[in-house]
Amino acid sequence: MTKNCNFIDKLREARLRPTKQRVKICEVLFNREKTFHFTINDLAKKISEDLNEKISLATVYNTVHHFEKKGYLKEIAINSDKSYFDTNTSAHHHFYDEDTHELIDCHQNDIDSINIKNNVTGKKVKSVEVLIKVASDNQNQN
Amino acid sequence: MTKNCNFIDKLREARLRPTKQRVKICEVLFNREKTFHFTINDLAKKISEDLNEKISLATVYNTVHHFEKKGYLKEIAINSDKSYFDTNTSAHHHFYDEDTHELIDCHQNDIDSINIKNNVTGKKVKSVEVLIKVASDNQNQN
DNA sequence: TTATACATTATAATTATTCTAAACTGTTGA
DNA sequence: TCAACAGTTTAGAATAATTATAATGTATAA
Repeated sequence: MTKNCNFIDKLREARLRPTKQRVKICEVLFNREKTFHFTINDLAKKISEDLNEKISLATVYNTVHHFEKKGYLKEIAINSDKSYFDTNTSAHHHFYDEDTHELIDCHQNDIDSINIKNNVTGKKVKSVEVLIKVASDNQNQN
Repeated sequence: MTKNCNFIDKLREARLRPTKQRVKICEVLFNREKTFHFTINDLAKKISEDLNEKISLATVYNTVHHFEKKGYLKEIAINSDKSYFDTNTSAHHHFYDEDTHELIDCHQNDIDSINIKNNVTGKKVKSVEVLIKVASDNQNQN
């Protein structure tokens, strides 16, 4: 498996020691074709399912937050009791399906680029996140 | 105070009984010129400061969520451990100052309108929220 | 006014997240 | 290779936001 070596390199790049647990988290997160949207709980569950081994929740939290700081993961702004992360760190936005509580990538050609004409004085724009909430037409909205 | 009468009407419109507590929450929320961005905790604190009286947290939660359902308040999508609400329910977006953790309204003329070209099939767009995170230029971002 | 359905409240329960302190393990330099 | 150290993991405790519960209170319609 050269992939694990890549993960070890990836970890070293981020100045993180390639421990067994971190490599496993990398496998689950980055060994996939499609974008992965997840909460810490999703990830922890997936790890214990896929690998038949438990990693302490604290470690998962630590590692995910390290990855987020290093730019390997993006946190998604959504009003929920949980934090959502995304393995797709490129500039893109999200649809949130209120029926299924599912996050869906919004690709660049799904939306016109956002143009901010007036920024807060003395501040620099660090990120722009768009969340488009959708639901079936007959969804109760009151 | 005709204002309280208005609040009573407002509550009735939402099919909510105009109880003492709900009217007080209305006073704190809607008796102001400027938009009010708050968390439940902010609100509860403001109530006990302004009115020198305590309202049970559970009541504040219930009432705020009722108001949100009725469209009197908007919940703001932001990745935080707390939920933020906004008394300005018109179509507008937000700046989030990462230095001060402050929310600032983004007015219509601050940003070009968002144009969604491809929606999720079979779903209707319920809302579009843009969050622009800003910070001082020298802010550490790694 | 009185019954009733809805509200409020304090408190307990739940859930997400962070902290802690002890045990463990890559890594580095001898 | 190996010891020593700094960084890691871990279970479990602690914290914080939010929701549920159940007893008591109250607005309202008849």
